[in-house]
Amino acid sequence: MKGRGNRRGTLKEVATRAGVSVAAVSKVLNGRGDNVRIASLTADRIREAAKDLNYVPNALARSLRMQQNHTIGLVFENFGAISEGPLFYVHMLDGIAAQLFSRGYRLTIIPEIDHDDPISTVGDGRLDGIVWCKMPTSPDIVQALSRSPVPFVALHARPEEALASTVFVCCDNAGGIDLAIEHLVELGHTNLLFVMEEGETDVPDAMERLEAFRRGCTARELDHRVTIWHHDLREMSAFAKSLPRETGVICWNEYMATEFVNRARQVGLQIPQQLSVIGFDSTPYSATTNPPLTAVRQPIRAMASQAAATLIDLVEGRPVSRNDLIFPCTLDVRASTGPVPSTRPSPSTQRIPS
Amino acid sequence: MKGRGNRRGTLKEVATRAGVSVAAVSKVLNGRGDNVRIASLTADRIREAAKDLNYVPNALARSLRMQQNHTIGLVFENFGAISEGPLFYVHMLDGIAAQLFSRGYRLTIIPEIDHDDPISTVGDGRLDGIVWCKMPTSPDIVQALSRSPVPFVALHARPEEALASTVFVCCDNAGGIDLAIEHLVELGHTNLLFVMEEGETDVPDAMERLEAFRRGCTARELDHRVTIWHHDLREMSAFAKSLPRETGVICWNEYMATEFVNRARQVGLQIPQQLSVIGFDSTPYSATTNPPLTAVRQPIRAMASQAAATLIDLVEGRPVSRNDLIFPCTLDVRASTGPVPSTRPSPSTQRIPS
DNA sequence: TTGAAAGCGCTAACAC
DNA sequence: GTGTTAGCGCTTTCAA
Repeated sequence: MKGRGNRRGTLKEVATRAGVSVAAVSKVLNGRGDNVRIASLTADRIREAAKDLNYVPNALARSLRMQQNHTIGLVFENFGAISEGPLFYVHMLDGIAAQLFSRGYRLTIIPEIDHDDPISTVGDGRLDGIVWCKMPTSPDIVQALSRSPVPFVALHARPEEALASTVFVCCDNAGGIDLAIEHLVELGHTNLLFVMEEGETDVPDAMERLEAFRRGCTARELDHRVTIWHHDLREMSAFAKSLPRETGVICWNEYMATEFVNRARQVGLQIPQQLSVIGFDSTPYSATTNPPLTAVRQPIRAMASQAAATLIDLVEGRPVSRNDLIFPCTLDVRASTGPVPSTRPSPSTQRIPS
Repeated sequence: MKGRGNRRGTLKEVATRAGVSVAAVSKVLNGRGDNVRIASLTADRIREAAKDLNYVPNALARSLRMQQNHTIGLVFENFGAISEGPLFYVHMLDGIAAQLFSRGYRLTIIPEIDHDDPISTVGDGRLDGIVWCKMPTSPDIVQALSRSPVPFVALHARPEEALASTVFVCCDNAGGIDLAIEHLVELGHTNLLFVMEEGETDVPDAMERLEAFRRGCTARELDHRVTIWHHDLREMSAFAKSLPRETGVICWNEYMATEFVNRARQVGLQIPQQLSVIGFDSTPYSATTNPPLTAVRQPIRAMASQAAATLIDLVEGRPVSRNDLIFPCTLDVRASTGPVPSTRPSPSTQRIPS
């Protein structure tokens, strides 16, 4: 409907109708306080003309001139499929949106970004700053971002290499994993398994959790193992049949944990009687499994909100004191964890069937 | 970080470096096929200069010139609190986003729109079209929209008054309610209650459902009643104590229905033994109640997708054949509905008429 | 095949 | 107090 005929009025038209110059109109209609030195009579005339003409200032022109658009981009490659994933992302979205809106910024969703040249996607003037969740941390990207004209905030763990121009907001992954291990230890478990998804091995949060698991188990002299499964958990039945020595399982995220619990029960594993399971990211979604999932909770909403707030600081030229912000986790104990089984299943009841 | 020092290169700079005019650069770098009549040697030189300068075309300038921005606005006043509501909205978001992105449009979220003057919020040139969910249908708004420079698509039932300039996408509310009534009737229920939230009485979908309920019950000669409760369902305990004659309940939406089921059980009502409950909008969320909720399902994702597709048609100047699109509903029978109780509670336990 | 120039609608420095 | 004017970075006739 390009030629809908309902063109909006422009500054110049208003000026003509009010019999003044465009500068006067600009000052009255859009000017910042101190610049406005216009006779109130003229001002009234201008406002009236504007109303008559249904004048709406063109934000594009203004942004082009002012070099800022009051809108923040969210690089969010899961979009289009959030409803299929964990509620985690919905909470994140909410936290970012709420902060942005209350500060007068708009939010635009960037479904994909060119990883080889991120700037070309977001450096076109429409965005004042970017929140990037699950930003990969390859040296190339780190490099590219350092010469970005717009500031970035990443919503995940900070990688090794220093990178002063980007701010990282994340939870204390290591602390969260420690909470989980400690809980299991208190229940008597001494042999733990960490399960991760394939394809997540370059996600910084995932790796942090994995490392923390290893460290935490080693420090407590626990038997432990790390395993990487397919997204569909096709390894589950073999796992169940193998009657693993591990009695406690920590899954790298909520979604995987809920799936794990459901699948485990399908193949006859009793939870928590035979196996205790803990997830990471505790949202209401976690509690819908049967039994409800014990999970590490990260304060995602606060984190998202902080990420947005920090980005606005950067955009508006206020210096930020730290370029990584780490939030502590807590543990929501529900029913997927319990005391370690006192007796191991007798060998006779083991697999055989099939 | 306005003066970050990482300014991007401009067309003119590229032109200078390549020793050609800006027109040539524009043609090579951003021109549409047929205009490009440039010697390939020059073209190469230009491309090289662009790369050297890290040139990224300024989308603001281009949009200002082209009068379109390839971005669609979503008026979504629930934003910032989606995670607290039903999954319905998340699915909607997904459907819209997926469609938009696949067609090369961006999505920006509009947290609130001035109901007295919607155009001023969205008519500033940044948005090529608007999806408005839960758009009120007061004559004023209808009127305002008719002279909008950007096309609108509303994601809900079409109101009475014709309004050629706006397209409405919704589900067949009446058909859905009929499905629910029919299901209840088959189970033997003859006395039905429709529960709605206060504050939703001007939501077109809600009203359509209410009317359909009345019509459907009347046509089948069923006893029926409509009631409006507070959002927190504080009326529940009085309702339970009153030992209502109704044995079947239809709630106007999913969220309310899930809450209804939970509260009902808290105050001692057995579901479905004493009361059958049906919700509207069946998402995975519906199934998490205990017992799982029987609910009308609307094909929300398809609807959202269609809304976006239609809007793009409008934006790109293709005529649309119909200005209301209605999708049929289905019924997901789960466990919150069952046969009508064979024995009514004895009169002695009732609290006498009044 | 290439370039000059006129704007898209707005802001702000500077003149009067 | 108010007007003139030079851009912001881009596209697109039109002329060369």
